This record gives sequence, C-alpha cells and structure tokens, in this order.
Amino acid sequence: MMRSDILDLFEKHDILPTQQRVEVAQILLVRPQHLSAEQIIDRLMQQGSSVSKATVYNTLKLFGEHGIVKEIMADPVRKFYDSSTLPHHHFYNVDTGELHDIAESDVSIGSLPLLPAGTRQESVEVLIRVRPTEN
Amino acid sequence: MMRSDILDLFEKHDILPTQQRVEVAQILLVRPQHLSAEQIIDRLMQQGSSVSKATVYNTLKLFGEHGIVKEIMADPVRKFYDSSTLPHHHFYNVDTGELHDIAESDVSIGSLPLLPAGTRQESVEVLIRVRPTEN
DNA sequence: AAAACAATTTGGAATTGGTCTATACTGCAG
DNA sequence: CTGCAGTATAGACCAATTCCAAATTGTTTT
Ligand SMILES: [Mn+2]
Ligand SMILES: [Mn+2]
Ligand SMILES: [Zn+2]
Ligand SMILES: [Zn+2]
Repeated sequence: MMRSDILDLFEKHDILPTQQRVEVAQILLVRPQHLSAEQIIDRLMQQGSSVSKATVYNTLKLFGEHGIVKEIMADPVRKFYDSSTLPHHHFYNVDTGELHDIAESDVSIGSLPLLPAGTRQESVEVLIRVRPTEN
Repeated sequence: MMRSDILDLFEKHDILPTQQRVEVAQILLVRPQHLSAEQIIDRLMQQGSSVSKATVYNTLKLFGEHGIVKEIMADPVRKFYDSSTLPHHHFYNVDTGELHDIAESDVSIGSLPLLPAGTRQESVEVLIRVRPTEN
C-alpha cells in the first residue's frame, strides 16, 4: 500500500489526512504485519519524524474504529496492530512473542454454538499457541 | 473441588501446600470460572484473610506453570485465570468483559495448517468476540 | 535447643502499556 | 484578520503486574 492508496483509504473513511496519520499509516499499512504501538513509535523516531506517543495511540485507536487495522491480544502485556483486516487467524510463538498469519481458508470451523442471549457475533478468531521445539 | 482435592492436587504437582496457596486455590478452583487477580484478592479480603498481592500473583503464576489454571488473554487490560484446564473455547463480551465457556465439542475445527518450522503446538483456542445487540 | 539453611511471604517501590488533560497549533469560514 | 473546530502534544496520571530486599516460616545440622 502506497501513499496515494492511503490517501484514498482515508478519504473513503472521512479521515482527515494529517501529516501524523499518514506517517503512522505509512509504517503500519505498507505490508501485512503485526506491530505494537511501541514498535511504531520507534520506527517513527528512527526516520527522524517526531509524532507524539499520544498521537500514535489516538491514531491507532481511530484506525481500529474504522476497521483499517485490527487489534490483536495474544500477548499479555501489549496489543498488536494488524494491518490485515480480512478475517484470518494466528500462530503465536509464546517464547518469541511473534505472530504469524493463518489464512482463513486454512482453518475450517464446522459448527458453532448458539451465541449468549442478547449478543451478536463480532468475530471468530483462532489462536494457535506454539513454542520452539526443545532439542 | 474441595479442600482435600486441592491438597491431593498440590501433592501430585509437588507444590508445598502453604496456607496462602490453599486459600487462593479454594477461591479459584471451586468451580469452573474466570477470575482476574484482583477479583481473587477482593474475595480474600472479604473473607478476612490477608494474603498479599505479591503472593497472589506468585501463586497464580505457579499454578499456571503447573497447568492447574489457564491464563486467558481476551481483555487487553487484565489476565483472567480459568479454573478449567481441559481444552475449550470462549465467548468474550467486549462490552461487559465477561467470558463464557464453549465446550470443545461444540466447535469442530477441520483442517489446521502446518506449524511454523521448529515449533510445536501448545494449544488451539477459539475466541468468539460478541457484543450486546443494540436496540 | 541453637544455628544454619531453604522456601515462601510481604510491603512497597518500580515498571510498563496505555489514557487523560490542559494547552498549543492548524486550517478554514466569516 | 478573528473565531472556531479539529488535532497534536508533553507530561501527568493510572492500573495491572513484576521486582526487590527484608521478614517469616519450616526444616536440617550441629
Ligand atoms: Mn494477522
Ligand atoms: Mn473457560
Ligand atoms: Zn470508516
Ligand atoms: Zn505440576
């Protein structure tokens, strides 16, 4: 995803394309990946740009609300932000903390139980926890 | 699960049955449930017992390492400790933060993808995010 | 029993990811 | 210009969890 795509995406969602939002998007949305807020802040620093922590969090939250990124909670200590928003699943390496995608089509879920009364389903996510083979 | 069961369980796992560990176990392991560390601390307080916060966390971590309880990360801000350790799945109500069990047999997972090289599978968990129907 | 030792518990400080707040900046409409 | 809405910012704040060094408990040695 390149700059013009990002601007189009923002326009489609009525998101004002501020300098800071574009910069965050250019880091996160370039490829399918899973970054924590801090990783994004670090990369911004590295490239000399100084977007504030508060703005990064505001922006990620905004993107999340518009479904432009997906929040992933696999690690107990931090959220990851996923640039792939289509339904899919994940491997989570509990040792390294790495996340890897699993295509939705690679997991077939047969039946699903009835939802609790008064609720509607928002997502179904499969998380396969793995750890390095010891030996 | 009653007191003697807890003591047996501890013995099986070579866990020294200290006063504090037994008290924590008696709160969490009595029934299938999902409690946060703070909920456990609150209940200890209520019943007059004063186990320190540090010990509660130490104990929950110990139980987790022995597979006596399972840590669940569905809520971004806190862990939940699940007294059911057999494989099963969850509904997570994103509005209320409540977790509800889904029997393993209620979800049939067909195929699973190849694991990343050099890793072994630890668990497969399905999390169905739900929210109250608005209207 | 006293001393030594290991395991556990403890209060409180420290850490950490994230949010809040009050102020400042930006771009535009009147 | 001036006013206003929307944003950005630094830094204070917060809540969950971990860390630490000292105190307690229980168990061996002398
Ligand atoms: Mn992904
Ligand atoms: Mn459960
Ligand atoms: Zn949108
Ligand atoms: Zn064990």
